[in-house]
Amino acid sequence: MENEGVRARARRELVQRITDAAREQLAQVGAAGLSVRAVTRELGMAPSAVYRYFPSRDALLTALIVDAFQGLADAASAAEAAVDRGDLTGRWHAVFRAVRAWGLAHPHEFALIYGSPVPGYVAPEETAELASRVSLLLAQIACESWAVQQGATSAAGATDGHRADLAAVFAAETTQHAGDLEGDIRRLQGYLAVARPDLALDGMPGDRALAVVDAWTELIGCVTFELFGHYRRVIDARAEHLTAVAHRTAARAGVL
Amino acid sequence: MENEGVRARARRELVQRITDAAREQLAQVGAAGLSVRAVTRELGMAPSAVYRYFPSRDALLTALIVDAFQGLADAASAAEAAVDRGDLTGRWHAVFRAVRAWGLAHPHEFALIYGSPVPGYVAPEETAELASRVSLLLAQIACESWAVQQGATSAAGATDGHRADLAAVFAAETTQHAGDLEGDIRRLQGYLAVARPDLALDGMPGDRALAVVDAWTELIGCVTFELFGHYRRVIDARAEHLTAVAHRTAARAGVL
DNA sequence: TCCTTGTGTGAACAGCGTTCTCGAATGTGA
DNA sequence: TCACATTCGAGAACGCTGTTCACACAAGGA
Repeated sequence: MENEGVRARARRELVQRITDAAREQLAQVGAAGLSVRAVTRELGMAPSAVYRYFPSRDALLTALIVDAFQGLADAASAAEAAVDRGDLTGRWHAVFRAVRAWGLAHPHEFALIYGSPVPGYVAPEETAELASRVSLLLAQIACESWAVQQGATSAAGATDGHRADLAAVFAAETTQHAGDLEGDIRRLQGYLAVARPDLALDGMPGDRALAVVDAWTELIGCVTFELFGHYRRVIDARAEHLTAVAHRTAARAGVL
Repeated sequence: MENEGVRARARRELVQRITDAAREQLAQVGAAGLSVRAVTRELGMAPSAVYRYFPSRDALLTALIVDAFQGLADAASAAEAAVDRGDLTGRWHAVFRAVRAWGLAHPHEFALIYGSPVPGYVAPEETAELASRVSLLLAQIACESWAVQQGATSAAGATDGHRADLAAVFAAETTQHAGDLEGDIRRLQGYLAVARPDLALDGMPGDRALAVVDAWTELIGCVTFELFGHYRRVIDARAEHLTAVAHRTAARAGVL
């Protein structure tokens, strides 16, 4: 037992050392330039040795992808958790800022998960859960907002008139095509109910779930465009721009 | 003269044959798997011969990037041009549909221009103009909408009340952070004035230009997410979803 | 006609991912 | 403790890659 434990631990540690060295090299030369041989050189081992732990270079890349999803989600979660629970828009903005900051700090890892998919890579099931953690964070904030608003209107009718109007207008706009998307909306709601049974999303309008998906798309799109150079000579004040995007998407998702 | 013309023509034709073969292989195996040797094999020439025409593999990829930008912009332009000039929302939607259709038809080329940037590639100046053609198309529609609305309100005060309210709400929402982005907005307006001096954009609110950039970001973001698999088990009705996005972004850009 | 220039070839080099074989080390059951 | 099984690392090898170089040949201009 303990012997097996020793073996397993040695193995786990070596896997860790390999992925660490690989991640370091990834940060320097990017996914395209990542070389198994260079990693083994760094570790002072034979190139063939790594095949005891990863069946192929793509598998090593997959491990880095999983790590990157984890890192991004952890960064977003930590930033969001540091905000006062009642400050719903503050939490929303914190997620946006954290995702951008992580992308700027780890551009190659960001490109690995949101850039061109690596050819041999088909997302394993475990990745799907990790990949959705950021959007689930946004969904949670939207759900809590909805719950708060439900409680407020039922308790006292004195809500902010302008805000309410705004939400109504947004809802009218976004539900215009909701008929075509009813299937997806139901799927999203069902998915939310399974993934986060702790959230009280009963009765939350489906278009808010859709607004969360769109907000997530726009968030990643903005950071991707900034990192990949598409905003060069177009948007200069990137942080301020993302703040504006966060504000707008929050409003549509009912995070007021 | 004509002799030189013969040489130059032969050279141009061979460059064309090389890029064609490369594009064909790109469509099959993607950018990562594109091999200079395979291209030369296809053409029945020595691997070293291609270096008379492209200094490196990255240069060949750059040529494909330029071609891809061209192809995408051409597809969007053609689709937009086929819509009745007065149907501004129809033209906006046509651009969205065409970009998505082109992406689905040429996924690897789309990944080449909007996926992870190839390491050795720094966008040459000529690319910048090509890259912005799609967003300029959207900008043009927004400008024409503004011009039409200006004419309508000055001619007769009888505009659609609901639409006007909606635009006002959107404007109020999006200008909330416009102060921070004033510099970028002015740059965008100046860029527009230079790139498309034919457009009468005098007095068009700056946040509409910003809305165009955001619409472009969201369009590419949606297509990217679909192509790269991030919408798997999230959004199923992709066409309908993009239609909804087009509708929403058009409204914010004042294309009503 | 000569000479420069452009073009294609084939060999070569270094590097890559991957496979295979072969000792050596390690863990396991008697 | 001994024998067996499993795991591990090393090293050589294969076929592939991008790229360079020297050389032969054709074309264009003087």
